[in-house]
Amino acid sequence: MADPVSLAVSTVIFALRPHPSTRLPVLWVPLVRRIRDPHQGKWALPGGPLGASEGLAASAGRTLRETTRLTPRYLEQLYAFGSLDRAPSAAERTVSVVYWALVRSEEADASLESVNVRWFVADELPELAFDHSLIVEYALWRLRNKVEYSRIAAAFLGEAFTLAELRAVHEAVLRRRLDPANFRRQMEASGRLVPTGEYRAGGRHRPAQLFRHDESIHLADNGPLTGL
Amino acid sequence: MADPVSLAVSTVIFALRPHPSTRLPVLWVPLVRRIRDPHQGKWALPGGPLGASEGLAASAGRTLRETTRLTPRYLEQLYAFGSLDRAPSAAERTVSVVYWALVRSEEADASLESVNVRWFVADELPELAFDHSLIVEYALWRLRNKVEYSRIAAAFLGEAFTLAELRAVHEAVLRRRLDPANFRRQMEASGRLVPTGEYRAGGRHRPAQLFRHDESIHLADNGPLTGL
DNA sequence: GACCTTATGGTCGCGATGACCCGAACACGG
DNA sequence: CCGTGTTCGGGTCATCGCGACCATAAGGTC
Repeated sequence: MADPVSLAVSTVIFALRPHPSTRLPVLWVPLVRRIRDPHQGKWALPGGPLGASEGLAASAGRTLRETTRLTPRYLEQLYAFGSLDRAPSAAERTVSVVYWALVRSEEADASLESVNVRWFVADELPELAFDHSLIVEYALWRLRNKVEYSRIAAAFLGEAFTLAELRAVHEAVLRRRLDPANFRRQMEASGRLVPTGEYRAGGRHRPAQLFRHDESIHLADNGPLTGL
Repeated sequence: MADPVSLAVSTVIFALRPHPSTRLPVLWVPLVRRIRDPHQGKWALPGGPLGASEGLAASAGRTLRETTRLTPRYLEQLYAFGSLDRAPSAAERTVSVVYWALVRSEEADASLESVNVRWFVADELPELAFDHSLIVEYALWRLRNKVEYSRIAAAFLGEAFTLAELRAVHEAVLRRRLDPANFRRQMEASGRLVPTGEYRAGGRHRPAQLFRHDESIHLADNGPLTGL
């Protein structure tokens, strides 16, 4: 007897880009337009059925690459959604294992859009297909929580960065201004930053020192699952 | 074409009972002996395939009832495990959505054991089937984290309880003595406790006031998913 | 009634945090 | 080439939460 429940993997992909009106950096999410029922025409999270010979995270990474041509800088499982009422009753019963990912802003600019793939401001989404609106809301909640006690913000930046750049990431994610002096002290106290000794000049102000992250520390501590 | 990946739901069930040697309360977990290959004879988490017309949480609650005859006081999704190598290659590819649950200690004593169902001290488990050892380790990590910032400890207690009883739950979960005065202040500051005005006498000491929990506050704040 | 045990309340020092201040060092404009 | 505006980077200070510790309250036991 065939398994009556099908299994899919979807991914909430976050990138930082300027808001179209305010020009301030905000979170963006790529969505895919559904080309068939149910919910034809609505926007949905990228994803698809789990391949027979790929792991869950591998499947998330694959659909991420297929829709954005990007490589995730951070990838974490979000939740498994399997209520009976998450799709119209006529549709097939599907359990979705959802991941969330962070990609680099500069790379996101270069990524392709099309009629059926488009980036949206994460906090200004249209109504999505299925329960995907709730899923994105939950992913945003997780990201905003996690940025405060881990170093995942590094995933949005390159190898070396100034404290102002790192602070801009935190401010964009948390939608709140942070005091530069206090932010510096917090980062230095965390022990996750390594000063490079180099400085970045160019602005009409004093040059800022460049830092990099201590690579021996994981982006996030997920306890016994950290290695996976 | 039949879905090549099968979907199962397992549950890590925690109860508090005295340790066989020390008599101090510790966490216990019920396990089921596997009666067929792979891993025949080894102990494993209770669970089974997801029914076609039940939600994920409902499936977890059902197997919990089937193995322990108990009703969960708290139930939360832990993680979805789907690596390719989690079962011997000869076996069927299975993705497991794992939940963790808390049940009341007194009820746990009354629950049935059998040759194939047995309770174990959570920190002294034998080697389990599949990746279930890792799963229990992760569930313990989640529980120990969550008990510090939520009121899930209440799930182990009855309607009314003294601060000493609540503290004993925290101490058993965290495996660490807590200062009675500081614990009291922390609980009172959290605003989750409601004094009943009644007192429990009987010990060879001053009677302790009984408290109950503010039912309007969820056992744990899981953000947008709290209601589910 | 002496004494033991736990309940409950208070103090104190420390570390983290947030609000705020200020000199340092660059770019730019005149 | 100097004034001005900017951010950098270092400092102060009040507050808060927490753990360590002390003290008194009020039962039980003998």
